[in-house]
Amino acid sequence: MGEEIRSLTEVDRLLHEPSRTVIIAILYAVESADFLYLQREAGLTKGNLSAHLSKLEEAGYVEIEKTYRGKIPLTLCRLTEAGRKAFEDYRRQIKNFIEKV
Amino acid sequence: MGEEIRSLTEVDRLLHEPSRTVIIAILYAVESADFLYLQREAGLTKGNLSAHLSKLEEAGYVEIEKTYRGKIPLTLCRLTEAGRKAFEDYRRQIKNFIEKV
DNA sequence: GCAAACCAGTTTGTAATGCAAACCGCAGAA
DNA sequence: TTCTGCGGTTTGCATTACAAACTGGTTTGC
Repeated sequence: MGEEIRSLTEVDRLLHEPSRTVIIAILYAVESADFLYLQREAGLTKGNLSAHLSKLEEAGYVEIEKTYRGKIPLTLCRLTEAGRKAFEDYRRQIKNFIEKV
Repeated sequence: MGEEIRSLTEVDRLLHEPSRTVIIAILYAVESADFLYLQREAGLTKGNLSAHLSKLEEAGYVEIEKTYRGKIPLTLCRLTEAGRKAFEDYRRQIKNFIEKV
């Protein structure tokens, strides 16, 4: 029993932050989203979304492509393979914990 | 879909910290545990366990009874009704998220 | 033409956090 | 006495998450 419970302390802290879990979960579903879509869908302020995306990019979990829609800046985000795998791992760990307790 | 995902940002941050989740999960199972048992079982240092317990106590999630076993100090911890309910709520939210994504 | 408002984000300021290391009081041994 | 645990608590610090202020550029109103 103990082992199973303690294992929770090893979850990926980057993904264990609810705002980021939500961002990643959205990206996991759609495969590509622009900044504003992500903001609406995740219910975050621009500032916080920006900060969280930077961290996720730094970790290699998301790719950010800065482009334009006409003359307006457009920021496109997608999960990398590493991000995809990290999320699946995270999900499995959490699920395992929930079930075993 | 969106609602279900966003809801994760409303989880109880106190319980969403892995160390504390583990502490509470243990207390949920045993109904009463002393400091050192908890420390071993949760795999925490004394310092961190002490700090986390203080927070949980402050939140009204655990009761801490300081007594003695002979002449040695003994700190007994148990979940309050509020703590029990909070953990059940937390668990339900997490489970719901995991399932819906 | 040019200021004001707006858009899509980024940077900054700050209070709160989690962790490790240092510390504390007490009991028993030497 | 002094020393060595034992059972915790407090302190120091680097990291954080969030909100508010800011930026670079575009469109609108006059």
